[in-house]
Amino acid sequence: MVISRRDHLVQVAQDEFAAHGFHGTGIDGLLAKAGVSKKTLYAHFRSKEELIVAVLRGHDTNFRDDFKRDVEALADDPKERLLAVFDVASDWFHEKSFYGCIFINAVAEYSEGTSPIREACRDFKQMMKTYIIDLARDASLPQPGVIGAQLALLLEGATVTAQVSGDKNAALIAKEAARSLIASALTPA
Amino acid sequence: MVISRRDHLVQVAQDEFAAHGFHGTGIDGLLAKAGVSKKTLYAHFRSKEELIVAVLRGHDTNFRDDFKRDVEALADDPKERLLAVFDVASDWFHEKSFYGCIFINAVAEYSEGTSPIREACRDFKQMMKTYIIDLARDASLPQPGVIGAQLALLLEGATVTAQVSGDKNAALIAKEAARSLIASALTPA
DNA sequence: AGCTAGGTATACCGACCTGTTTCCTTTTTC
DNA sequence: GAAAAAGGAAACAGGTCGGTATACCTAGCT
Repeated sequence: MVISRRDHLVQVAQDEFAAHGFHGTGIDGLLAKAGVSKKTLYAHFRSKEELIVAVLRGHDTNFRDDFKRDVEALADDPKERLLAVFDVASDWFHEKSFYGCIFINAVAEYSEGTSPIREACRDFKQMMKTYIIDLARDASLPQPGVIGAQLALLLEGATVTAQVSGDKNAALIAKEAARSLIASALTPA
Repeated sequence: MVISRRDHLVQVAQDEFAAHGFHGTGIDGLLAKAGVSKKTLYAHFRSKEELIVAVLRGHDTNFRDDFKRDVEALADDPKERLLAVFDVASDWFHEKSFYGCIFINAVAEYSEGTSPIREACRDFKQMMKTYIIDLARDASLPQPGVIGAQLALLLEGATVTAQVSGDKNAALIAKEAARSLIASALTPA
Protein backbone atom coordinates (compact mmCIF):
# COMPACT_ATOMS: atom_id res chain seq x y z
CA MET A 1 0.00 0.00 0.00
CA VAL A 2 1.24 3.42 -0.95
CA ILE A 3 0.88 5.95 1.78
CA SER A 4 -0.59 9.31 0.93
CA ARG A 5 1.53 12.38 0.49
CA ARG A 6 -0.13 13.79 3.54
CA ASP A 7 0.85 10.87 5.72
CA HIS A 8 4.35 10.86 4.31
CA LEU A 9 4.69 14.54 5.07
CA VAL A 10 3.46 14.06 8.61
CA GLN A 11 5.92 11.23 9.10
CA VAL A 12 8.89 13.24 7.87
CA ALA A 13 7.73 16.23 9.88
CA GLN A 14 7.64 14.09 13.01
CA ASP A 15 11.23 13.02 12.48
CA GLU A 16 12.42 16.55 11.79
CA PHE A 17 10.53 18.07 14.69
CA ALA A 18 11.90 15.42 17.00
CA ALA A 19 15.46 15.93 15.84
CA HIS A 20 15.60 19.71 15.51
CA GLY A 21 12.69 21.02 17.54
CA PHE A 22 9.61 22.80 16.26
CA HIS A 23 10.90 26.33 15.91
CA GLY A 24 14.19 24.86 14.78
CA THR A 25 12.61 23.08 11.85
CA GLY A 26 11.89 25.35 8.90
CA ILE A 27 9.14 24.67 6.41
CA ASP A 28 11.49 24.86 3.43
CA GLY A 29 13.97 22.37 4.78
CA LEU A 30 11.22 20.07 5.92
CA LEU A 31 9.62 20.04 2.48
CA ALA A 32 12.95 19.47 0.79
CA LYS A 33 13.55 16.45 3.02
CA ALA A 34 10.08 15.12 2.32
CA GLY A 35 10.34 15.77 -1.40
CA VAL A 36 7.04 17.57 -1.36
CA SER A 37 6.10 21.01 -2.56
CA LYS A 38 4.81 23.89 -0.52
CA LYS A 39 1.58 23.85 -2.42
CA THR A 40 0.87 20.34 -1.24
CA LEU A 41 1.62 21.22 2.35
CA TYR A 42 -0.74 24.16 2.38
CA ALA A 43 -3.37 22.16 0.55
CA HIS A 44 -3.53 19.81 3.53
CA PHE A 45 -2.72 22.14 6.42
CA ARG A 46 -3.57 25.75 6.91
CA SER A 47 -0.43 26.54 8.87
CA LYS A 48 2.67 25.10 10.43
CA GLU A 49 0.86 24.87 13.73
CA GLU A 50 -1.82 22.72 12.14
CA LEU A 51 0.89 20.43 10.82
CA ILE A 52 2.41 20.22 14.27
CA VAL A 53 -0.92 19.27 15.77
CA ALA A 54 -1.39 16.62 13.10
CA VAL A 55 2.05 15.24 13.89
CA LEU A 56 1.26 15.09 17.60
CA ARG A 57 -2.17 13.55 17.12
CA GLY A 58 -0.75 10.98 14.75
CA HIS A 59 2.11 10.17 17.07
CA ASP A 60 -0.36 9.79 19.91
CA THR A 61 -2.21 6.94 18.23
CA ASN A 62 0.89 5.31 16.73
CA PHE A 63 2.82 5.39 19.97
CA ARG A 64 -0.11 4.10 21.98
CA ASP A 65 -0.78 1.22 19.61
CA ASP A 66 2.86 0.17 19.39
CA PHE A 67 3.42 0.56 23.10
CA LYS A 68 0.42 -1.53 24.11
CA ARG A 69 1.23 -4.18 21.53
CA ASP A 70 4.80 -4.46 22.78
CA VAL A 71 3.73 -4.63 26.42
CA GLU A 72 1.18 -7.29 25.71
CA ALA A 73 3.69 -9.27 23.69
CA LEU A 74 6.16 -9.26 26.56
CA ALA A 75 3.90 -10.56 29.31
CA ASP A 76 0.53 -12.12 29.89
CA ASP A 77 0.20 -11.74 33.63
CA PRO A 78 -1.20 -8.32 34.48
CA LYS A 79 1.36 -7.64 37.16
CA GLU A 80 4.20 -8.57 34.83
CA ARG A 81 2.71 -6.33 32.19
CA LEU A 82 2.99 -3.45 34.60
CA LEU A 83 6.71 -4.12 34.79
CA ALA A 84 6.99 -4.82 31.07
CA VAL A 85 6.02 -1.19 30.53
CA PHE A 86 9.53 -0.28 31.58
CA ASP A 87 11.13 -2.90 29.34
CA VAL A 88 9.32 -1.44 26.38
CA ALA A 89 10.45 2.00 27.47
CA SER A 90 14.00 0.71 27.71
CA ASP A 91 13.89 -0.47 24.11
CA TRP A 92 12.52 2.91 23.12
CA PHE A 93 15.34 4.75 24.87
CA HIS A 94 17.88 2.63 23.04
CA GLU A 95 16.54 3.42 19.60
CA LYS A 96 19.23 5.16 17.58
CA SER A 97 17.00 8.14 16.97
CA PHE A 98 15.65 8.74 20.45
CA TYR A 99 14.94 12.39 21.15
CA GLY A 100 12.81 12.04 24.23
CA CYS A 101 9.07 12.42 24.37
CA ILE A 102 7.93 14.67 21.56
CA PHE A 103 5.03 15.91 23.68
CA ILE A 104 7.30 17.06 26.46
CA ASN A 105 9.46 18.73 23.87
CA ALA A 106 6.45 20.42 22.34
CA VAL A 107 5.34 21.86 25.67
CA ALA A 108 8.85 23.18 26.19
CA GLU A 109 8.43 25.32 23.08
CA TYR A 110 4.75 26.13 23.34
CA SER A 111 3.99 27.06 26.88
CA GLU A 112 0.74 28.87 26.24
CA GLY A 113 -1.82 26.81 28.10
CA THR A 114 -4.66 27.18 25.66
CA SER A 115 -3.09 26.18 22.35
CA PRO A 116 -4.18 23.03 20.48
CA ILE A 117 -0.58 21.89 20.74
CA ARG A 118 -0.77 21.88 24.52
CA GLU A 119 -4.10 20.08 24.38
CA ALA A 120 -2.62 17.31 22.27
CA CYS A 121 0.20 16.92 24.77
CA ARG A 122 -2.11 16.82 27.75
CA ASP A 123 -4.31 14.27 26.01
CA PHE A 124 -1.37 12.00 25.33
CA LYS A 125 -0.15 12.08 28.91
CA GLN A 126 -3.66 11.48 30.18
CA MET A 127 -3.98 8.48 27.88
CA MET A 128 -0.71 6.95 29.03
CA LYS A 129 -1.55 7.48 32.67
CA THR A 130 -4.95 5.91 32.18
CA TYR A 131 -3.35 2.95 30.45
CA ILE A 132 -1.03 2.33 33.37
CA ILE A 133 -3.84 2.69 35.87
CA ASP A 134 -5.86 0.18 33.87
CA LEU A 135 -2.95 -2.26 34.05
CA ALA A 136 -2.77 -1.72 37.80
CA ARG A 137 -6.46 -2.47 38.07
CA ASP A 138 -6.09 -5.60 35.94
CA ALA A 139 -3.33 -6.67 38.34
CA SER A 140 -5.83 -6.33 41.18
CA LEU A 141 -3.66 -3.84 42.99
CA PRO A 142 -5.40 -1.92 45.74
CA GLN A 143 -5.89 1.73 44.88
CA PRO A 144 -4.91 1.30 41.23
CA GLY A 145 -5.34 5.03 40.66
CA VAL A 146 -2.70 5.85 43.23
CA ILE A 147 -0.13 3.25 42.29
CA GLY A 148 -0.81 3.84 38.60
CA ALA A 149 -0.12 7.54 38.98
CA GLN A 150 3.09 6.76 40.81
CA LEU A 151 4.28 4.38 38.12
CA ALA A 152 3.39 6.94 35.48
CA LEU A 153 5.64 9.43 37.23
CA LEU A 154 8.46 6.91 37.17
CA LEU A 155 7.98 6.41 33.46
CA GLU A 156 8.06 10.16 32.82
CA GLY A 157 11.13 10.56 34.94
CA ALA A 158 12.93 7.75 33.17
CA THR A 159 12.08 9.27 29.80
CA VAL A 160 13.49 12.70 30.53
CA THR A 161 16.51 11.24 32.28
CA ALA A 162 17.26 9.05 29.28
CA GLN A 163 17.01 12.13 27.11
CA VAL A 164 18.68 14.83 29.17
CA SER A 165 21.37 12.80 30.92
CA GLY A 166 21.69 10.22 28.18
CA ASP A 167 21.17 7.57 30.82
CA LYS A 168 19.53 4.77 28.83
CA ASN A 169 19.57 2.67 31.95
CA ALA A 170 16.94 4.89 33.53
CA ALA A 171 14.17 2.55 32.43
CA LEU A 172 15.58 -0.31 34.47
CA ILE A 173 16.11 1.87 37.51
CA ALA A 174 12.49 2.85 37.20
CA LYS A 175 11.51 -0.78 36.76
CA GLU A 176 13.10 -1.75 40.07
CA ALA A 177 11.40 1.18 41.76
CA ALA A 178 8.13 0.03 40.22
CA ARG A 179 8.71 -3.46 41.56
CA SER A 180 9.16 -2.06 45.06
CA LEU A 181 6.06 0.09 44.79
CA ILE A 182 3.96 -2.82 43.58
CA ALA A 183 5.24 -5.01 46.37
CA SER A 184 4.48 -2.31 48.92
CA ALA A 185 0.98 -1.94 47.57
CA LEU A 186 0.39 -5.65 48.04
CA THR A 187 1.77 -5.65 51.58
CA PRO A 188 -0.71 -4.52 54.22
CA ALA A 189 0.90 -1.58 55.96
CA MET B 1 23.54 46.69 45.93
CA VAL B 2 23.01 47.46 42.29
CA ILE B 3 23.28 44.46 40.07
CA SER B 4 25.33 44.71 36.94
CA ARG B 5 23.77 45.13 33.54
CA ARG B 6 25.12 41.73 32.67
CA ASP B 7 23.37 40.02 35.56
CA HIS B 8 20.18 41.92 34.91
CA LEU B 9 20.28 40.84 31.30
CA VAL B 10 20.83 37.21 32.26
CA GLN B 11 17.93 37.40 34.70
CA VAL B 12 15.52 38.83 32.14
CA ALA B 13 16.77 36.35 29.55
CA GLN B 14 16.04 33.50 31.92
CA ASP B 15 12.46 34.64 32.38
CA GLU B 16 11.92 35.11 28.66
CA PHE B 17 13.52 31.83 27.69
CA ALA B 18 11.44 30.02 30.27
CA ALA B 19 8.21 31.63 29.13
CA HIS B 20 8.66 31.58 25.36
CA GLY B 21 11.38 29.04 24.69
CA PHE B 22 14.85 29.67 23.33
CA HIS B 23 14.15 29.84 19.63
CA GLY B 24 10.90 31.56 20.45
CA THR B 25 12.65 34.41 22.22
CA GLY B 26 14.16 36.97 19.85
CA ILE B 27 17.14 39.08 20.73
CA ASP B 28 15.36 42.33 19.93
CA GLY B 29 12.35 41.64 22.12
CA LEU B 30 14.55 40.38 24.90
CA LEU B 31 16.65 43.54 24.89
CA ALA B 32 13.57 45.72 24.79
CA LYS B 33 12.21 43.92 27.86
CA ALA B 34 15.53 44.27 29.64
CA GLY B 35 15.96 47.92 28.66
CA VAL B 36 19.44 47.23 27.41
CA SER B 37 21.03 47.92 24.07
CA LYS B 38 22.35 45.42 21.61
CA LYS B 39 25.84 46.75 21.97
CA THR B 40 25.85 45.91 25.63
CA LEU B 41 24.64 42.40 24.98
CA TYR B 42 27.36 41.69 22.47
CA ALA B 43 29.95 43.33 24.68
CA HIS B 44 29.29 40.64 27.28
CA PHE B 45 28.37 37.67 25.11
CA ARG B 46 29.62 36.68 21.73
CA SER B 47 26.37 35.11 20.62
CA LYS B 48 22.88 34.17 21.66
CA GLU B 49 24.09 30.69 22.44
CA GLU B 50 26.65 32.08 24.84
CA LEU B 51 23.90 34.01 26.57
CA ILE B 52 21.83 30.85 26.82
CA VAL B 53 24.70 28.99 28.41
CA ALA B 54 25.21 31.83 30.88
CA VAL B 55 21.52 31.67 31.76
CA LEU B 56 21.69 27.93 32.32
CA ARG B 57 24.88 28.05 34.34
CA GLY B 58 23.50 30.84 36.46
CA HIS B 59 20.22 29.06 37.00
CA ASP B 60 22.11 25.94 37.98
CA THR B 61 23.78 27.60 40.94
CA ASN B 62 20.76 29.69 41.93
CA PHE B 63 18.36 26.77 41.81
CA ARG B 64 20.71 24.50 43.69
CA ASP B 65 21.32 27.01 46.45
CA ASP B 66 17.65 27.86 46.88
CA PHE B 67 16.57 24.25 46.71
CA LYS B 68 19.02 23.03 49.30
CA ARG B 69 18.27 25.93 51.59
CA ASP B 70 14.54 25.24 51.40
CA VAL B 71 14.98 21.53 51.99
CA GLU B 72 17.19 22.11 54.97
CA ALA B 73 14.77 24.65 56.38
CA LEU B 74 11.91 22.18 56.19
CA ALA B 75 13.48 19.28 58.04
CA ASP B 76 16.47 18.35 60.16
CA ASP B 77 16.24 14.60 60.09
CA PRO B 78 17.99 13.22 56.98
CA LYS B 79 15.13 10.88 56.11
CA GLU B 80 12.62 13.68 56.43
CA ARG B 81 14.81 15.85 54.26
CA LEU B 82 14.56 13.23 51.57
CA LEU B 83 10.81 13.65 51.67
CA ALA B 84 11.04 17.41 52.03
CA VAL B 85 12.58 17.47 48.56
CA PHE B 86 9.11 16.85 47.21
CA ASP B 87 7.54 19.52 49.35
CA VAL B 88 9.99 22.04 47.99
CA ALA B 89 9.21 20.80 44.49
CA SER B 90 5.52 21.22 45.23
CA ASP B 91 6.03 24.86 46.13
CA TRP B 92 8.02 25.30 42.96
CA PHE B 93 5.25 23.82 40.81
CA HIS B 94 2.76 26.20 42.37
CA GLU B 95 4.73 29.31 41.53
CA LYS B 96 2.70 31.52 39.26
CA SER B 97 5.40 31.50 36.62
CA PHE B 98 6.25 27.82 36.51
CA TYR B 99 7.37 26.68 33.10
CA GLY B 100 8.90 23.36 34.01
CA CYS B 101 12.59 22.65 34.24
CA ILE B 102 14.46 25.02 31.98
CA PHE B 103 17.15 22.39 31.40
CA ILE B 104 14.65 19.86 30.12
CA ASN B 105 13.20 22.58 27.93
CA ALA B 106 16.64 23.47 26.62
CA VAL B 107 17.39 19.89 25.65
CA ALA B 108 14.07 19.75 23.83
CA GLU B 109 15.28 22.54 21.56
CA TYR B 110 18.96 21.66 21.35
CA SER B 111 19.27 17.96 20.81
CA GLU B 112 22.80 17.94 19.51
CA GLY B 113 24.69 15.94 22.09
CA THR B 114 27.92 17.90 21.99
CA SER B 115 26.77 21.48 22.48
CA PRO B 116 27.67 23.49 25.59
CA ILE B 117 23.96 23.86 26.15
CA ARG B 118 23.54 20.13 26.49
CA GLU B 119 26.52 19.96 28.78
CA ALA B 120 25.05 22.53 31.12
CA CYS B 121 21.83 20.51 31.26
CA ARG B 122 23.59 17.24 31.94
CA ASP B 123 25.66 18.88 34.66
CA PHE B 124 22.56 20.21 36.39
CA LYS B 125 20.81 16.86 36.37
CA GLN B 126 23.93 15.16 37.62
CA MET B 127 24.20 17.66 40.45
CA MET B 128 20.59 17.17 41.53
CA LYS B 129 20.89 13.42 41.40
CA THR B 130 24.07 13.54 43.45
CA TYR B 131 22.35 15.76 45.99
CA ILE B 132 19.52 13.30 46.45
CA ILE B 133 21.91 10.39 46.72
CA ASP B 134 23.84 12.29 49.37
CA LEU B 135 20.62 12.79 51.30
CA ALA B 136 19.92 9.07 51.04
CA ARG B 137 23.39 8.35 52.36
CA ASP B 138 22.88 10.79 55.21
CA ALA B 139 19.68 8.95 56.01
CA SER B 140 21.70 5.75 56.28
CA LEU B 141 19.66 4.04 53.64
CA PRO B 142 21.20 0.89 52.24
CA GLN B 143 22.37 1.31 48.64
CA PRO B 144 21.92 5.08 48.64
CA GLY B 145 22.97 5.22 44.99
CA VAL B 146 20.10 2.99 43.97
CA ILE B 147 17.36 4.55 46.06
CA GLY B 148 18.69 8.02 45.31
CA ALA B 149 18.51 7.39 41.59
CA GLN B 150 14.96 6.12 41.99
CA LEU B 151 13.89 9.19 43.94
CA ALA B 152 15.56 11.41 41.35
CA LEU B 153 13.43 9.75 38.68
CA LEU B 154 10.33 10.49 40.72
CA LEU B 155 11.31 14.13 41.00
CA GLU B 156 11.90 14.39 37.25
CA GLY B 157 8.60 12.71 36.53
CA ALA B 158 6.72 15.00 38.87
CA THR B 159 8.32 18.05 37.28
CA VAL B 160 7.31 17.18 33.72
CA THR B 161 3.88 16.05 34.81
CA ALA B 162 3.30 19.32 36.61
CA GLN B 163 4.33 21.13 33.47
CA VAL B 164 2.76 19.07 30.69
CA SER B 165 -0.42 17.94 32.39
CA GLY B 166 -0.67 20.94 34.68
CA ASP B 167 -0.98 18.53 37.58
CA LYS B 168 0.52 20.51 40.43
CA ASN B 169 -0.32 17.65 42.74
CA ALA B 170 2.33 15.51 41.08
CA ALA B 171 4.86 16.40 43.74
CA LEU B 172 2.75 14.91 46.48
CA ILE B 173 2.06 11.75 44.49
CA ALA B 174 5.80 11.45 44.07
CA LYS B 175 6.27 12.09 47.78
CA GLU B 176 4.07 9.17 48.72
CA ALA B 177 5.89 6.96 46.24
CA ALA B 178 9.16 8.10 47.76
CA ARG B 179 7.87 7.21 51.22
CA SER B 180 7.08 3.70 50.01
CA LEU B 181 10.45 3.30 48.37
CA ILE B 182 12.28 4.46 51.47
CA ALA B 183 10.26 2.12 53.65
CA SER B 184 11.00 -0.76 51.30
CA ALA B 185 14.68 0.03 51.38
CA LEU B 186 14.64 -0.18 55.17
CA THR B 187 12.73 -3.46 55.21
CA PRO B 188 14.87 -6.55 54.63
CA ALA B 189 13.40 -8.30 51.63
C1' DA C 1 38.00 71.61 30.64
C1' DG C 2 38.86 67.53 28.27
C1' DC C 3 39.53 62.69 27.64
C1' DT C 4 37.74 58.09 28.00
C1' DA C 5 34.82 54.07 28.91
C1' DG C 6 30.57 52.52 28.65
C1' DG C 7 26.04 53.18 27.45
C1' DT C 8 21.74 54.10 24.19
C1' DA C 9 19.53 54.40 19.88
C1' DT C 10 19.17 53.23 15.37
C1' DA C 11 20.20 51.99 10.84
C1' DC C 12 21.69 48.27 8.40
C1' DC C 13 23.15 43.52 6.67
C1' DG C 14 22.24 39.01 4.74
C1' DA C 15 19.86 35.13 5.87
C1' DC C 16 15.85 32.82 6.96
C1' DC C 17 10.94 32.69 8.34
C1' DT C 18 5.81 31.43 7.11
C1' DG C 19 2.70 31.74 3.68
C1' DT C 20 0.84 33.07 -1.30
C1' DT C 21 0.86 32.99 -6.05
C1' DT C 22 2.05 31.80 -10.75
C1' DC C 23 3.21 28.77 -14.31
C1' DC C 24 3.90 24.40 -15.97
C1' DT C 25 3.83 19.30 -15.83
C1' DT C 26 2.06 14.99 -14.37
C1' DT C 27 -1.48 11.97 -13.15
C1' DT C 28 -5.98 10.53 -12.76
C1' DT C 29 -10.70 10.02 -14.39
C1' DC C 30 -14.28 9.57 -17.46
C1' DG D 1 -8.12 11.07 -25.84
C1' DA D 2 -9.69 15.15 -23.52
C1' DA D 3 -10.89 17.29 -19.35
C1' DA D 4 -9.79 17.88 -14.70
C1' DA D 5 -7.46 17.38 -10.64
C1' DA D 6 -3.18 17.37 -8.30
C1' DG D 7 1.48 18.36 -7.70
C1' DG D 8 6.24 20.40 -8.58
C1' DA D 9 9.32 24.44 -9.09
C1' DA D 10 10.13 28.81 -8.19
C1' DA D 11 9.33 33.61 -7.53
C1' DC D 12 7.52 36.62 -4.35
C1' DA D 13 5.82 39.15 -0.11
C1' DG D 14 6.31 40.98 4.43
C1' DG D 15 8.57 40.01 8.71
C1' DT D 16 11.87 38.56 11.84
C1' DC D 17 16.17 36.44 12.80
C1' DG D 18 21.11 37.09 14.85
C1' DG D 19 24.72 40.14 14.48
C1' DT D 20 27.48 44.49 13.06
C1' DA D 21 28.41 49.26 12.59
C1' DT D 22 27.72 54.15 13.28
C1' DA D 23 26.47 58.24 15.77
C1' DC D 24 25.43 60.37 19.84
C1' DC D 25 25.35 60.82 24.83
C1' DT D 26 26.59 60.84 29.35
C1' DA D 27 29.65 59.73 34.04
C1' DG D 28 33.73 59.57 36.02
C1' DC D 29 38.37 60.63 36.24
C1' DT D 30 42.40 63.64 35.86
